[in-house]
Amino acid sequence: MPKMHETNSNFIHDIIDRDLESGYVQEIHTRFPPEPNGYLHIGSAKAIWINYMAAKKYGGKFNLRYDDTNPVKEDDEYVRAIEEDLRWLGADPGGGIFYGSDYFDKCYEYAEKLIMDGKAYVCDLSQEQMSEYRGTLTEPGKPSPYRDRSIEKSLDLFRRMKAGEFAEGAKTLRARIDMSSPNMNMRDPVIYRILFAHHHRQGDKWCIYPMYDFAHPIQDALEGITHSLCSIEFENHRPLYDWVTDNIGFEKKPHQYEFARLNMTYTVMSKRYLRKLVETNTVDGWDDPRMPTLCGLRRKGYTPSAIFDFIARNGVSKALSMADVRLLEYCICEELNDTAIRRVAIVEPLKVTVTNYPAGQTEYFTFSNHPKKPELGSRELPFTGELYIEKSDFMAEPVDGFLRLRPNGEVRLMSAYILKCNEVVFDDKGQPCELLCTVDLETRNNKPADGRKVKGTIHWLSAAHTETAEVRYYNQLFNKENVATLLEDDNFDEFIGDDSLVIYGGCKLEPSLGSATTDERFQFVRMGYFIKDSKTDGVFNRISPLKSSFKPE
RNA sequence: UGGGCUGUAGCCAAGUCGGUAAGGCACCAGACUUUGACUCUGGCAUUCGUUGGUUCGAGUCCAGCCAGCCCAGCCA
Repeated sequence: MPKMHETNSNFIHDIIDRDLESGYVQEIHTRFPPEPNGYLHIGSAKAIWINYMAAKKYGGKFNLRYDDTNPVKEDDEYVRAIEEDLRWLGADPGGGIFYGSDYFDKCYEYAEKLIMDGKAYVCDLSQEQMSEYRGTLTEPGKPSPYRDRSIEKSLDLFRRMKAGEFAEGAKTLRARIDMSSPNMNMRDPVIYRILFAHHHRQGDKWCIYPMYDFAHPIQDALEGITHSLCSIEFENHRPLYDWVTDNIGFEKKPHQYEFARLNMTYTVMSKRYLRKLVETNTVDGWDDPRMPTLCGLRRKGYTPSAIFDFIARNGVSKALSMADVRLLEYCICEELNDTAIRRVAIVEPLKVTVTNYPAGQTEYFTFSNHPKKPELGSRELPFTGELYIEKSDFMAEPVDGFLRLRPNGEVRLMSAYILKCNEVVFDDKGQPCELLCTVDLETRNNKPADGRKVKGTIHWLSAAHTETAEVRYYNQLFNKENVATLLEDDNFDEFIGDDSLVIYGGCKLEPSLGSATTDERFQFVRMGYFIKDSKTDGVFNRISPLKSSFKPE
C-alpha cells in the first residue's frame, strides 16, 4: 500500500525545511507520546501519522513514548494495546520505544538544579489556596508566601517530599516564573506533586511525580527529539515548554509545534465519552465496530492504508475543523474496490422457483473474482431450479425508476439467464415469500435474440448450495453530525442512532465463503464490502455499503 | 471584558516576493455498464469573516470590528 507513504507538504514540513536549511537541525526526530489511559482512536492516528511521516519524509527517526507521569490514571493494559495498534498501522517506532517514567531520575535531578538556581521553590499552599493565589483570566495572581523561601529550605523540603515525609497534597514544587503573566500556565506552575501511588513500571519507588509540563520537554530533550508535534490545546503551554528547556540548559532544544486535532462527524473522540459508551454497554467494548477506536475500525474491516489516506486527504492545519466521515468511507471503498475479491451473498433471501427449469438439473456459471482484474481468476457457481435472490431486488408494486424484478417483469441474473417473474406468492402478512419465475434459456450469457432491453441485473444463489451466516450492518453510532458539541454529562443515549447496528440472520452465502478467514475482505456483489468478524464465528461485518445512485422518488 | 490561536465553496484545504481563487470529498448533469458499483466527461467561489485604508492591482500589506476555539488541575 504505497498510499501511507505519500504525503503532501504542510506547514510543519515548511518549518522542518526551514530548520534544515538554516542548519538548526541536521536530522529530524519525532515522537508519539500517548498516555496509557485508554485505547487509541482515529484522532490518535492523525498524531501518529503527522509525527511518523515527518520523520519518514526526512529520513529521520520516530519514537513511541508512553507518557506515564501520572500513576493514578494509567494502566499496563493500555500499554500493550497501544503498541499493537501502532504496529497495525505500520508506523514503526524505529527510533525506539520509551517510557516517560524511565526519566524520573533525570527529572528529579533537574528539579534540584532548578531549586539550586533559585528557579523553583517548595510551596505549602493547599490546592484551594493555590487556586486563589493564581488570580483569574483578567486579574494577575499574587505570589505565594513561600515563593521567597531560601534555596536551602526548598531543597531540604523537596528531598523530604521525595523521602515521603509529607502527606499527599501537603506540598508542591513550583517553578518561579511570573505570577502576573497573562498566560495562566506561567503563573508559577506546579512541576512536582506528592502522590503515594503505585506506578505501573516504577512500583513504589516514588511518592513524588513530575507534571506533564515539566516532564515532557525533558523527555523530548533527552531523546533528541527535534520537532515535538502535538495538538493545538498545548499551544498555551509552549512558553512553559521553552522555559523548561532554557532553564535546565539543554544544548539542543526541541521545539513544539501544534496542529488541529481530528474531529469527525457522527462520532466523539474524547476518551471520556468513549469509555462511557463501553462502561454503559451501549457498545460491545472498545473494539465495537461502531467505535472510532483503531481496534473498532480494525474489527469493522478498515485497513491502515485507508485510515492514513483519509488523514492525508484531510490535511494538516491549525483551524478547528470537523472531518466528514463520508471521506473515510470513500477511502476504504476506493481501496477495496481495487483489492477485494467479489463474492455472492444474499442478505435477505427471497425464494425463487424456476418453473421451466428441469427438476434436479444443475449447471455451472462462471463468475469473475474481480471484473477489472482477470488475473485474479474466476469460480463456478451452480444454478438450479430453486434460487434465492435479495428481497430488495423485487417489488410487487415497483416505484418509479425501479430497474429490478417486478411482477411480469424481467431481470438479468448475474452471469446467467434472464429471469421473468410470472407469479408472486404472499405470506400471511402480505409480504412476498416466493416468486414463480421462468428463465429464458436462450439468454445463457447472451443478450436476447429479439433485441429487447433488460436493464436490471441482480445476484442470485442456488438454494441448495449455500452457507448460512449472520450479517451485521453498522451505521453511524450517533444520529447527530456534531454530537461532540451537544454532549453533556448524561445525555448521550438520546443521540445514539436507532439503526447503528442492524443484524440479519439466515443470510445465504456462496459456498467458498465458508472457508473465509478473518483478514480477507470481500465485496459481496451489489451489497458492499464485508469481513468475517474476528470475535464471533459465523458472522460477517459490513465494512461499507456500495454507493448507489438509485434514489426512489 | 487578560492572553494565545483560527476564520478561503456543504465538508476538508492549497494559495511563495501583492498580479487577477489549486486539489479532494459531497452534490448535479451526461456517457459507459451482465455490480443502479467502478470508470469517463462536464458543472459546481466575480470572491476569500467584516469594514475601511495603502496600491495601477489585495485572499495576500495596514488599521478597526465580528465570530469560534483554548487557558484559572497538585490531568495529559
